[in-house]
Amino acid sequence: MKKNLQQILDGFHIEQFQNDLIDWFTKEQRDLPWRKDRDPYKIWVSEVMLQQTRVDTVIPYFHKFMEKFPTLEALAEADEEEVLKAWEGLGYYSRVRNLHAAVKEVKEKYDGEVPRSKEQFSKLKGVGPYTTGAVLSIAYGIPEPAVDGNVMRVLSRIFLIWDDIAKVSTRKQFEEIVRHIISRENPSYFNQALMELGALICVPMNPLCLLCPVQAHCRAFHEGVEKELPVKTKTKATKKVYLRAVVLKNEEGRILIRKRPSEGLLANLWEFPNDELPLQIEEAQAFAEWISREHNVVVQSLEPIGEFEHVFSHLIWHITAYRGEAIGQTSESETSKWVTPEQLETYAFPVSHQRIWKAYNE
DNA sequence: GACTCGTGGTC
DNA sequence: TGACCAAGAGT
Repeated sequence: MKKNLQQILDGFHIEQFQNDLIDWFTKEQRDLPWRKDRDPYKIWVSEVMLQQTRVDTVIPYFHKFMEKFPTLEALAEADEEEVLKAWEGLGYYSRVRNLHAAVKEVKEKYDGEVPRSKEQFSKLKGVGPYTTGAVLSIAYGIPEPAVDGNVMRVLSRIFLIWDDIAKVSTRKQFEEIVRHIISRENPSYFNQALMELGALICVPMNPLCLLCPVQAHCRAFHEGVEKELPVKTKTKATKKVYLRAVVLKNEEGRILIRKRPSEGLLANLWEFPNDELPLQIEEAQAFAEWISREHNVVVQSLEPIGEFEHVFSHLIWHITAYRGEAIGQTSESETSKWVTPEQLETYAFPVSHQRIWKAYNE
């Protein structure tokens, strides 16, 4: 049941809250690589990398990315294959394809300058409500809400909001609240402080309320229910998919790789040839025939490497991997190539197939 | 509104 | 150890 804004903000000391929060952030903020300056491009890249991804995971990727693509122009002009390779292992690969497309658009349409206009910036690919608010407030000091999971957790506790944070309508309610309590003097620090508080103090399981700079403002703490917030519906169970894959080597020592479709799971990444097992039968003979048919080769030998299990957000792959040797026709195309082991390292693979490659070489 | 889209860490 | 989580966006 939604409370109205009046009800939520009644008796809340906005100015004091802003001061307590920003003072804390000024003293306690972490030293992170994207906080060195206010380059909108760097802020933008960091925000995209941080979507659904931990800070510790992002840091090394951010350094590598900035080394390879130091400016917006550098990224805009970069080869797509190279950009995807720089994202390898980070997950949610559509993020980087959208970012690449967006940066190209900024280069062409806006002379390489990240737009300050909310309307223009939020139209770019991969730029949603959160990223819009985050980049505009942090890079340009524009008072726009940046409501992520941290902010919803923090504010649901402070204002005792029991709505399901998995719903879009709830996020919009939080944006409305932030519009009313955001600091006009320092929107950048205000937004970052809310997120930093969620990351360091107002954490999901056991919040450190005794160390909280805004404890006096927190209704959940006052009522002792901080651990029961926020409310979030559970995700459904994951489905299991059985695959068989082959690392196939030809007479020249080249390996057969194949490009995944441009949409869907792991789009545009490369992988070893594989198919789904209709039944749970693992017959090497049947697989050899499939490989021959599918890739127009003669399979000389085929032996198992091992079993690999990989968990995604909504499904599980169970891969039975083989090593094989082939002779005969070597058909190549845009989406199917024979590469040397050295060349193979320059293509972006899903983590599951990286593991297969590692096992193959042991 | 519900579902898709990765990965590694945590309790 | 399995469920849940972590700075969301697109369809």
